[in-house]
Amino acid sequence: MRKTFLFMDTVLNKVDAKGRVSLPADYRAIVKETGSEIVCYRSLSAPCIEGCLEDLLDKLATQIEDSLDFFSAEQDDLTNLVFGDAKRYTFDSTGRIMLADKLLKHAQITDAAIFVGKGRKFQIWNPENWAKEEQKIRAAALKHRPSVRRLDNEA
Amino acid sequence: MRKTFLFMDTVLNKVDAKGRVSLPADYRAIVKETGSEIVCYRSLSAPCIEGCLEDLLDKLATQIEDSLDFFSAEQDDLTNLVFGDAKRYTFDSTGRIMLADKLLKHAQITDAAIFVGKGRKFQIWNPENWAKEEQKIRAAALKHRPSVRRLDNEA
DNA sequence: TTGATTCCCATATTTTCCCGTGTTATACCA
DNA sequence: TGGTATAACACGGGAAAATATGGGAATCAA
Repeated sequence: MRKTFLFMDTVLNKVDAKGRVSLPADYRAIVKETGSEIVCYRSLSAPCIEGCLEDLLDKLATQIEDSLDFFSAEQDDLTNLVFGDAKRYTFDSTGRIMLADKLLKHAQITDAAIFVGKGRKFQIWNPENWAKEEQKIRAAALKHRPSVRRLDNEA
Repeated sequence: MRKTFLFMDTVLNKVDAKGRVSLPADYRAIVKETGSEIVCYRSLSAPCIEGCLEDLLDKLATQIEDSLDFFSAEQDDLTNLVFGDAKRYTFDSTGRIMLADKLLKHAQITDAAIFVGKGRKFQIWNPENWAKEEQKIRAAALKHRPSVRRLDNEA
């Protein structure tokens, strides 16, 4: 069992008539080795699907419980938003998942989907939308060189 | 055997003439795998039914014991409200539960109910009411991004 | 008995499983 | 180094299983 696992790379896969998509083999390996499951939900900030391991959401659930009052409105809204949208996705014997229509619609995905690694998370985009987004991000990175220290402090 | 048990997703089910509702299959799986039971009660803060595993209420009981004075009025009220209202709901062989009228009335549920995952808990709403509530929460989340983003990054 | 609750069966739909095939990637050998 | 054998992968399609949901019979209580 390896100690570190990161969702990486960018993989383009087809979405078949039944709505099935192959989860990239590397991602499947992570699921198997961690014994966790993939969870997907609509990104709050972009027209894409976001995914991570269930472990991560479990950690989030614990954090919310610990940091907010059991009956607080804040906790209510936050958990509704996060967990109401998320769903476990187990892949079949050939490595495919079936994404909910709600998610596909949000990401404008029809017949193809592109998986983009983000470390502990990953995103699933409509390929054309991702192409534009990547350009934008790279251009911005050239102007404002990203600060690792800043990100490090926040996390 | 998985390690994490989170109520997730949003699923719409019918309430039949006898008052029966299918508990989402994912929720049933959690009950089976944990060996605990589903407990439901009227939400203290919203017109909906709230549910969780009996284990969680046990944890809540411990928290109340630890955090409030044994004879405090506050504790009295809280325990009355929660435990006086809560009830165990076991599902039949086809996976359905029969919610008490008291709960259905509180949530204005008649012929359809929507289950909303909240991590350790879940809620059951009248579908139209939930649609409005979700819009409200999402709109608020987009305005006040920081708190969500902060938790999101921490996890 | 009347009303309510539980249990069981039937069915349409959705989801999952499984097999076959072509393609790509990896390993191996001369 | 070039070429071939082997394995892994993506993906189409049909079969099998699971799920939601309606209805009836059996059980129980007031």
